[in-house]
Amino acid sequence: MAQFGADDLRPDQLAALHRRITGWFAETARDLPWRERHCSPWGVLVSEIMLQQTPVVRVLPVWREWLERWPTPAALAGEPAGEAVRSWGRLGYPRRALRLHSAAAAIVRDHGGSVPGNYTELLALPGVGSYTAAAVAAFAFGRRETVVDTNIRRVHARLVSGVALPSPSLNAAEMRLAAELLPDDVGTSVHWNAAVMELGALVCTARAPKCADCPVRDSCAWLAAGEPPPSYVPKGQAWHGTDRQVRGAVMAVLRLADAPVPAEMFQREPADLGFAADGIGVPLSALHRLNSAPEQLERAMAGLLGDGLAELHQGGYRLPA
DNA sequence: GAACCGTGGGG
DNA sequence: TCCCCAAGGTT
Repeated sequence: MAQFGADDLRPDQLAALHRRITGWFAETARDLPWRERHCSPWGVLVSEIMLQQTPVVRVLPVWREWLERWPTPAALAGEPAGEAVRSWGRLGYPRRALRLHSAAAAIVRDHGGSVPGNYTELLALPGVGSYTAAAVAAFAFGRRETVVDTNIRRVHARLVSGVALPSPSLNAAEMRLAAELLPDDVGTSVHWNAAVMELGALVCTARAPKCADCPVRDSCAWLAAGEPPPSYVPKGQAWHGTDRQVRGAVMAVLRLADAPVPAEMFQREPADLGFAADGIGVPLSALHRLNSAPEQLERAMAGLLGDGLAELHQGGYRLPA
């Protein structure tokens, strides 16, 4: 389909976008701990992993606990993976905790305990994909990188391409556009990446964008086009009755337990659970959420074991030691 | 490329 | 209440 690209912007127009959006950022950016000067690259890396698909407000308290407890990659790598999973709390997608633990070990093993500063080495770390590698290189090391996340994609889609939403999945055209929009100056490029991301998070939001507060509303191709609706309907993820729901309930129990949870406890009828909740530190309310078809529970447990999120020990399930 | 992987707050 | 979706990555 024919969309506008950076080719339609004159150099002076592009410079004006850079100036307005970074200026807006300088005035209104949130004070986030991983943005502070003294924050270590490790702190930035931890924040980026936690922020994958998880809102800032929920990440903040967990990030603080993590950095206090594990101020360096070596500190985390020196503890069992299960401790990372447990302290992940309810951030969701607990495989991220596992991968972050593996990444810490790789940093100790391959990089002398210091987070690497270039894109390629970052990309090789477990749980670090193209977005996170670029973000850490830019925000922790001041590199000029083409950072593309869901916020940046949405801002580009509206501001430049004139459509309500970016394509369902990141494509080469979007990467090219982002690269063309990136300021040449290294320092400015870092601010630009952070600023566009912040604009997407606070103003150019997915639902009900606050266009009245937008510093570049008079340059927005989507507004100029009369706010055309999305050309497709994003399909949501199923939840009720899925394996993921069961996995989540199981993990909630394992995080709370201070001893291996007997396998039979996952198979009892809810009314029948009182027998063994004592001694493992798990409230009945958590166990009641496990009420699901035996076949599905078995599938979920097998998945968790296969992912390394749980292990069998003395006839019970526990977080990995 | 599509499917899968958690969680909870806001509209 | 229900649905959307949030600084993605891996298979």
